[in-house]
Amino acid sequence: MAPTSETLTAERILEATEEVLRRHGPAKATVVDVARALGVSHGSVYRHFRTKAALREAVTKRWLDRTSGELSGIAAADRDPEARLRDWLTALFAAKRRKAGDDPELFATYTVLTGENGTAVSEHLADLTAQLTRVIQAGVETGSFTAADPEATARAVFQATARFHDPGYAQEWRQEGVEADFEAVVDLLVRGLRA
Amino acid sequence: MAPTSETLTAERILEATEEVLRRHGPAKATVVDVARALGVSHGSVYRHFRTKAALREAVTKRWLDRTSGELSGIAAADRDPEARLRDWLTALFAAKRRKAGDDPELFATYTVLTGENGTAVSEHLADLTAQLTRVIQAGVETGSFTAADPEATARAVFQATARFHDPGYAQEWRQEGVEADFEAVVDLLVRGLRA
DNA sequence: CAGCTGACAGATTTCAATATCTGTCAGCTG
DNA sequence: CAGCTGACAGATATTGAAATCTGTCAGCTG
Repeated sequence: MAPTSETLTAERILEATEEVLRRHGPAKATVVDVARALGVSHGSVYRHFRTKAALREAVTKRWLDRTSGELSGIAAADRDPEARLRDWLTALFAAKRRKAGDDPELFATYTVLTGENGTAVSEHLADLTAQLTRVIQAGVETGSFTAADPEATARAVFQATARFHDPGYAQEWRQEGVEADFEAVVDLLVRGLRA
Repeated sequence: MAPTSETLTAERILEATEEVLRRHGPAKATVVDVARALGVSHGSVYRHFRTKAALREAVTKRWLDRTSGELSGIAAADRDPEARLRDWLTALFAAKRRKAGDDPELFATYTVLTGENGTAVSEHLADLTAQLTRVIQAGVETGSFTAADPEATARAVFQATARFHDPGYAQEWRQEGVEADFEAVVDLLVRGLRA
């Protein structure tokens, strides 16, 4: 569109790519489209990103980091660990659900990447379980939770709530009654954590 | 192959279909293939099953019922509810994992059907949660479990263990450490159920 | 000379023609 | 006449040729 004659930076490419992905979706978006949107040749894009996969992953990483950021605030808050855990899980579910609804094409990109076992996704998951570990660790310290191995327990909590954050279940998030199901699972897990 | 000249029954068709599915997989298996295997015209198959989807669903139902059967024995056993619950969940995971490994093509058929929201699959899931409800109900009666609404709790337990029985996760069942992850989730859930 | 271009080879996708499949049904057969 | 056949219409899948895309790189440009 507007081939701003500023220097071509990785950042500008990422922005253009996000826009192209939003418009065309992961299946149709091409590197040529991105170059066209920036008013440069596609060779220039390859100067900043070695492959198309790397570009896609960088865009997704940025996008995922926004979610991690929101959540880390909740995880770090100075509050009752149990309430913090509930809020964190609720916020995670809400964030994923919102992204699936508001940005379907970017969400689809993320889903594709999940299936491909991309590094960005593994790191995102590792980051989230690390946040969860900190909350559980805090609970153990205040004596409200019992957990022999907080990291393993965090992984268990994360996996047990997969239905409410794994993109593969996105369709089911629109169904009647998911909220109640979510509450029931969280209640059960919180009870299991209590000292 | 051997066009046995016995009368054509639904049962014989189901057996032939299962064999064809095993050989060709859900994407390539056709009604014509099934008819050929039986030495009849495909019109005859439509005399017993209204559509191809109905045939596929009937085969899957039979296949799923075998799993339900195995599990119902465990659910109904006259034992400590907690041990029963653990055994049941372990058996469910083991059964799904075995099927995914031994019968990849039939398992793929089941996965396709899951995505299509087939009746047979919903019924299978309803059956399994009903079994789970009975175990939890028994635990509540003996006083070892606490659950205000056993059915809702059963659904929560089932959903929390989705990673270990949902066909969408089948690939991950081969990874190192799944067993430990499974144990951690079950431990947490059982603790949450205790009175 | 740092950064960009555009032509290129090989891989992948698209598209339209062709083949096969699903589901129906009039009529054949035992 | 109960049960099966096989021809058929419309839907879906396959195929192979043409178009497009990815990734590279020699050389142009400011």
